[in-house]
Amino acid sequence: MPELPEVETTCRGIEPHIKGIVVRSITVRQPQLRWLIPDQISSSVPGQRLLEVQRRAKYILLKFSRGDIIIHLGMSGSLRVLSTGQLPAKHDHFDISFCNGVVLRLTDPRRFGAVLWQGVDQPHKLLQNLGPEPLTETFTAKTFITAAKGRKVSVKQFVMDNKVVVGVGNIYAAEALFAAAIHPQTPVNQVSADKFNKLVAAIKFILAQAIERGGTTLKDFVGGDGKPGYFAQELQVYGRKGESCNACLKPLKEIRLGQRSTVYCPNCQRLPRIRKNSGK
DNA sequence: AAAGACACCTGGGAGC
DNA sequence: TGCTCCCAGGTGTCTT
Repeated sequence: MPELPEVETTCRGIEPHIKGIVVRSITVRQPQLRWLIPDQISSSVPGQRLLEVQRRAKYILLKFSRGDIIIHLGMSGSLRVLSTGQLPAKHDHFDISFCNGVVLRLTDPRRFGAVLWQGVDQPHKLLQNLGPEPLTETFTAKTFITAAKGRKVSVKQFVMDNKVVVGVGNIYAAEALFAAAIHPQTPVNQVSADKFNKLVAAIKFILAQAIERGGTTLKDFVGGDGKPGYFAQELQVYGRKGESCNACLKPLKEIRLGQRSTVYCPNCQRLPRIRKNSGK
């Protein structure tokens, strides 16, 4: 389940093997991912040199002079760096073969991922209207305070909203809310500025830490199994329903918010008293 | 405009 | 052992 740290780790892992190399061919075995892989990729990318690998939100951008291949890993996707001649397995849907013998292979059992194309002067619709990157200075408590005005959604769904801030998925949303001692169900216009400060700090810290740890498994992207490293990190609440809280030892509780399981500590993460005059 | 529901897909685990 | 059922996850889109 690739969250932002894994996508970032993937970008860093693949770039040294393919940057500056010309694409020899494209292989599409299963065009039907979340959306159909556009024919334009097969027709126009071979012969082009990969300029660099970038990330925006959870989208991986392979930059070429005539446009970019956009790859999203969905919930089960992964990219691996292989050498020419390795036989594809059942869910290996898409390959980019480079002139140096490197093959970048997309595996995605559930096919929730995507491979798309954007021309140089036609930015893809999916990349418009995205909020700030969580690990940049443009993302601050003020980002949240401004976006929260007049909204009543739960703070958990709010932090997972791509228009507010990108890259915070279900796992890290739960973890960050625990770290900031905020009840996930708190209506977002009832969250104090102090809590928003703590939440922003928690999101930045947890994501940065996960990327750092993911970085230790970079070698896995070369001929390895491509398994993510970030799950090795200790999760405080996610997936721990019924287990005891690491802070207060009381049992963790699970609720559903926006059709997503949400685990939290009812003792450490309390709902605030209702404030009438919210958001100044 | 905001919020909720639903869709996409497969593998894995639980329950029978 | 083998079957069925349910769930996980990200995020675009449709409905209320």
